[in-house]
Parts: sequence; structure tokens; C-alpha cells
Amino acid sequence: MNGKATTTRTKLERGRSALGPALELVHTGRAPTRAVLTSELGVTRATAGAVAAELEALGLIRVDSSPGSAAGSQGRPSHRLSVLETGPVVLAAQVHADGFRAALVGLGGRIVATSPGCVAVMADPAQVLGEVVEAGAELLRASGLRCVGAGLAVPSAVAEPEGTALNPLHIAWPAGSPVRDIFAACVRRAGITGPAFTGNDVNLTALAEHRHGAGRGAQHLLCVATGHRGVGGALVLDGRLHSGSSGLALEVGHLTVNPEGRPCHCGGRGCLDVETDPLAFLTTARREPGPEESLLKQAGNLLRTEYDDPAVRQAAEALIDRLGLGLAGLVNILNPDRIILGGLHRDLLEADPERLRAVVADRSLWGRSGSVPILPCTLAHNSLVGAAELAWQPVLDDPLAALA
Amino acid sequence: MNGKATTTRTKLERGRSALGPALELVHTGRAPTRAVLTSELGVTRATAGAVAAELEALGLIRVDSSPGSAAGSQGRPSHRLSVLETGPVVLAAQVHADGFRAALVGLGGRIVATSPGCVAVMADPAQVLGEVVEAGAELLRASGLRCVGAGLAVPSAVAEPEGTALNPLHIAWPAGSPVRDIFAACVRRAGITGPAFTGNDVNLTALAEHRHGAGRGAQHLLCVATGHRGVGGALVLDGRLHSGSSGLALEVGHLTVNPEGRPCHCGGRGCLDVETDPLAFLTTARREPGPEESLLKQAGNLLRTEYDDPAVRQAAEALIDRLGLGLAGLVNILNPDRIILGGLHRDLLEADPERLRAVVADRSLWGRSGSVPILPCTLAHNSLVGAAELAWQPVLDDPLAALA
DNA sequence: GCAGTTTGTTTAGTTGCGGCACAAACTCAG
DNA sequence: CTGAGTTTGTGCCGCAACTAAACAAACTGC
Repeated sequence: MNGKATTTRTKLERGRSALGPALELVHTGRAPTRAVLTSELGVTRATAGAVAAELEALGLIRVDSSPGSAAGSQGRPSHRLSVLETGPVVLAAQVHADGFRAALVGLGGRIVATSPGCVAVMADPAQVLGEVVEAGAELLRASGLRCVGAGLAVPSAVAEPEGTALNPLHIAWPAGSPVRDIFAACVRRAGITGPAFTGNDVNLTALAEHRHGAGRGAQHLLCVATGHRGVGGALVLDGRLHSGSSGLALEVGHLTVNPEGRPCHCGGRGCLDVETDPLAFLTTARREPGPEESLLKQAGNLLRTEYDDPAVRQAAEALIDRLGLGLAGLVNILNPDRIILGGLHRDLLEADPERLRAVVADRSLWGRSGSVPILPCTLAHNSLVGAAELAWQPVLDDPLAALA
Repeated sequence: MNGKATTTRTKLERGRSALGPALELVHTGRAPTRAVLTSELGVTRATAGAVAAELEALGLIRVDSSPGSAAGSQGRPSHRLSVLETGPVVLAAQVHADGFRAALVGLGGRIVATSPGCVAVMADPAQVLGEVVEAGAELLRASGLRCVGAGLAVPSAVAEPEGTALNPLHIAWPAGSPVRDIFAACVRRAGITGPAFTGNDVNLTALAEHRHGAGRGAQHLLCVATGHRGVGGALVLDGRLHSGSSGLALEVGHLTVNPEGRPCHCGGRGCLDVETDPLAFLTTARREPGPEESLLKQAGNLLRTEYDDPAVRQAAEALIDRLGLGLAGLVNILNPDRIILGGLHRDLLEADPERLRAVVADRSLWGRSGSVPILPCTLAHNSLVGAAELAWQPVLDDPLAALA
């Protein structure tokens, strides 16, 4: 009998229909009406109508055909599409140097509920993740909503396919912790349904900003961000996160941006990492750095409130120049059509946008690629929303299968 | 037995969707038999049979159901699939510092005919491209085969969507020449049918090696190569060339690999470009560089024949160390699962593979990503074959539409 | 109130492909 | 040589997803 031995992935591999793409369009806000959905999908009105009706029947979106809410343009007003407020949610969790936080996130990146951020971060990942998942489970019980998955953002590169955190330096976890499995175990133990995913926070920030924030519409989106210590990067290509063959792409912290700069633990000198993080800024500006978990806020405040102080301004300009050098190097390699900056890099951009753009343009090989727009991240809780995107992905890929 | 002449129902519109993927599998040699095609496509035997029959009817592949040619394994032997030798071809052209060359390339990267390489390269792109296309048209007339497109490889970044050559330094063309349009005009004027494409030679080398050479099966393939002067890079992601938002990605020549190195025209010091090309090797080895168009051969010969000379060996090791530094930087950013090297970089790899691998592993952030395999390019005329791939792409995407 | 425009809905095909049953071509054991 | 076992090719049926076309509905502007 040929029944069991057939190993072909016949059913799962086939995209079932336009359901997934349609949901993604509503999810990212690119299909506000059924007419737009029709043209974006490139199908007939009949098909788009059937697809929208099915997504509504699945309890994912709302199709609003009320009469008077109209448009102003000619012709019959199109039905409005929106995500359903009472639809399913995913559990999103974030661990960083400040502590951890859990949230429920609906389609469209809508944060339904968040736990208060907790400050204590312990050296045992299982304990931390157990607590944060429990906080999320509590939110879930209070809300009464259906949960279809869970996502976690950690401040470390996450190696695939093992799901281990390689450099969770800022949160005192042992390097190589199997965070994905630990998180998945916590999720199961808390009785939360659906698959569990784990990713690097900057990667997830980029994903969130691409779908709901400053990266919307970009085809080659580069995101660079500093937290309290260290620099992270991420690349979103054609709507998909590019994290390399083993999840370790865009580790941009060790680009050389200052050959005579300070030594770095990687063995080189003047790496982007040690030249453009909050600690570098504070020491360059001759300020006493505070406790590690508040370095980012301290540096940001200094930039915003004392930019007329020559020492602060000089330090900012030095960092901007080095950041620009690093970004130019990345532009030459990746040729993105948009760059977004987070953390202290975002503050540096806003302190003197022209200077940063000029440096990048000057050190890029050709004007065209160097004139790439550089924008600040706009989304609140962007890595939380990004963690949610990870959990939403199966639903976006195949709503029928994911909700079954 | 002989192939059955008539299918009962001639449904010429049969396969819209699986046709392209099926042709690509045969084209890249990943579907030697219909049984493999069935499992690779993830469809039923019936579907794969229909698809193969239609590709045969289109004159693209051959389905060999002869009896005795069988396999040795159990069960009924599967029909063999191969590209049809008398099927259509594309015109491939290449311009580089040595001169230019035209060829006819069939499916499977098979070079059907090549013109003798011509040495004279003139400063007027229209004249050069006119001559090379005419040489190709002559091959085509002599062969009597059908031509379905044309592709050109140039030693310069090609900006999209304009199709202009930004830095054709080695061939004395004016920067910004609209090479794509010039080439397309020459192709039309020569009476050659099908669309015409233009790309950077290293990009096309990577594409060719990915489909038919040392890059086969890699999901994230990085290719780095030096010609006579200057370094180029390319990235193939999931079988598709990644050339950035405007075709300028992987301009890796100006990564800093030697902070105290020689000055570069880009304004920096110690760029990969000026530290690892043939001229750098020859001067470091204290040899008199010959004429520019034979630098690559001179350096390669020196490496192979006088590696026991201490000056040569020292120079090679210095270049290997710097190349390794540059590759490690790229590994940290792109996290490829395979690296292939061309030109002088290939020769350096073969001179001391262990040294290069050790440097890359040492300067990569994590062992895992640093232990990426580094291989030499294997394909003869790889940028010619790559130019052909460009022209084949529409056929691979939708055979019915492209051959209509 | 009417023409013009745009969109939603219904109905009738069309098609790519899975599922199944069976035939064909091979290997191997005896 | 023969029959069992295995793997693959082929014909047929039907479904699910889509298109095409005709019609109905809801808006604007004159």
C-alpha cells in the first residue's frame, strides 16, 4: 500500500487560496476596502468578495457594508475592511535589560493589553520566561479572547534551527541558552494554545516597523538600533525577514567605523558596537554613566535636553559620523531603499538628521544608493509587536490551517 | 518503447503554474527523472506526467522512456528527463578587459557555440555591443536554432531600473552609459527575437554557479571575485539574485580590511578593492606588473608557479589574511551558507585553503556562521552562462507566455 | 430625476490538480 | 522461469479556486 510511506508534503505546501494574501493586506492596512483588496490581489470582484466573506466567517476581519459611511469619490462606495476587535490574539513577550513585559496583540498590530513592565531580570531564562508567560496567560484569562500563538523577543542573536540565544549579554543569561524551547515549554505549561516562536529583538522591530510603522511599503528595509549596549541590525526583503542561513545575519556591531577607535571585545578596534552605543556617547560627552539598565534613557535625555552644551554636541556629532560610516558600509552591501533607526541611533538621527544623511551619502559609492531615506522608528513597543508578527505568520500564510 | 505519439486530449493550456518550476528543475539538473520531478514539485504523478509531456510538446525537454536504460533500483524505472539539444537557445554576451565574446547557450547552461574572444575593446559601448551582438547573430544563423532572448554581462555595477553602467572603469566606457538600452537596440537591430537583459558580471557569475556550478543547492550563496582590477560581490537568495533596490548591492570593494593600508580612490584606506586585487598582489610580491589586461593571468601564474618564493608566499598570505577579514565581515552581515570565490580570490583560496578558512572563522562572530564552506568557482565561462540565465529567466517563470 | 461611474452579487463555465484504480516495468527469491 | 514485491506511468472522476459576463445596487453631478 502506498498510504503511509508517501513522504511528500502535498497538502501543507500548497497555498490554499488567496485567503492568506488577503488577510495580510487587511492586517497591514493596505486593503481598507474590498475594492482595494480586489485590485491588490489582482483577482475578480467575485473572488475578492468570497475571500472577504470567508475571512469574516473565520472571525478574523469585519466587512462593513453600512450605507452612509461613504467615500466622497464617484460610484458605489466599497465595503470597508478592518480587523475584528474581538478576534483572536497572540501572546507577545519581550525580555530586555529593563525587565520583561507581556502583551496580547491582535491583527493589525493592535495591542489589546499589556502587563506592567517588570524590572527584575534573573539569570535563569526558565524562571524569567515562566513569569512573563504567566503574566501573559493572566491577561488572556482576563480578556476571554482566543489565543492562536505566542512570540518572544530577546536581545540576542537566535541561532536557527536550534533556537539558542548566542549572546544574551545584557540580561545575564548563559550564552547558548535554548530560549526557543524554554519559551515553548512555558507556553505549553501555561495552557496557551498555538505554536511558539522566538526571535531577536531588532529583527522583530524591523518586522513590526515594516508592517505597521515607518518601514511600510519598503521592499528592502534596513533597520539598525542600539539598546543599552551593543548594536543590532535587521533586513526585511519583500516583506520577509532575512536572517541568513542560520539566523545570524545583520550582526552589524563589528563593522569598523573608526580605525583609531577604542578596542572591542571582538578583537578589532573602533567597531560600530563600541563607538555608537549609549556608553560611548556618555563617555565621549564626559558624563558619568549611570546604571547599565538606564544608559539608553540617560543618553537620550542628554541629547534632547543639553544639545547646546558643546561637549554633548561634539560627542553627538562624532557618533553621528561613525554611525553614518557604518550605515554607508551597509548601504554599499545591501542597497536598501529605506533605513530606519531605533534606540540611541534614532535619537542621534533626530538630533541632526542632515548631518547623518550627508555622511551616509558621502561615504556611499554612488549618490543614488546613498540618498536612501533614513527615518526614525515610529512604533511604540515595536519589538513586542514584532514578536506578535512572528506568531501571526502561520495565520497569514494559511488562515484555514492555522485556525483549525 | 517509443513515446506515444498522441495524447488523447491535447490540452495546450494545460499547465500554467507547475510548468515553470518543473522546467527549472530540469534546467538545473535537479530532476533527472519524472519520479524525482514528481516529488520535487510535490504533486501527484499524474500532474508531473502532464507537465513533463507539455514541456516536451513545447520543444524544451526530452522525455526518455526507452526501456533498458534503467537504474538498478527496484520498481519500474522512471522516464528520464533532459533538456532538448535542438531546443531554443539564448544569445549570451560578455564584455571585459580582455575583450568581448558571444555565445549561444541552451537550457541547462549548455554552451552550444562561442565566438572567438576578441581583444579590441573600444571606448564606444554602442560599437562594442554592436560587434558582439553581430558575432552572436552570426552564430545563430549558422546554428539554425531558435533564439528566445539575449543577456549581457559587463564588468560594472548596473543601476536599476535605468540599466546604466556606473563604473565601467576597466573597459574605458563612460560612466553612466545606458548599456541595457544600447544592448537591447543592438539585439533588435540584428533581428534577434526575445527580450534583452544586462547585468553585472560577478552577479551573473554567482547566478550561473548557483544553478550549474559550485553554488548548487546553496540557499544563501555569497560570491566574491576579482578580475584584473577591483572586487565584486554577489548574493543569491533562494535561487534569486539579490541585487538590492537599485541593483547596487554587494559592492564589497570598499570594506576596510587593513586600517594602515594603501589609500583608495573612495577616500578610505585599505579597502578590499586595493588590498586584494592582482595589482596589490604583484606589488606586494615585488614583481613588475604587466599590462592591465593581463594582470589577472600574471598574478595567477605567479601564485601557481612560484609559491615557494618567500616574497610570493608572503604576499599571498597577506592577501589571504585581508580577504579573510573582508569575507568575515560579509559573513557577519549576510550569514551565507556557502561562499564561492572567483578570479584571483579563487587562486588565493587554492593556494592555501586552510589559512583562508581559519581567518574567516577567527574573525566571524560565532563559530557556526564562520565555518561556512568556501569553494572555488568551477564553471567555465561562468559570466557568459550567467548572462544566459538572465535571458532564460522569463522562460523559467512562464514557459507558455515566453515562447508564445 | 436621469446619466454616468464604481462596486457588489449571481450564475455559468474553466482549469489545475488530488485521489484512486489499474497497468507497466523493473528486482529478487526460489 | 515464475510469482511476489516494489516503484512508476496513465486514465478517469471530481473538487476547489478561480474567471467571465451579465445584472443589481449605491453613490455623484447635472
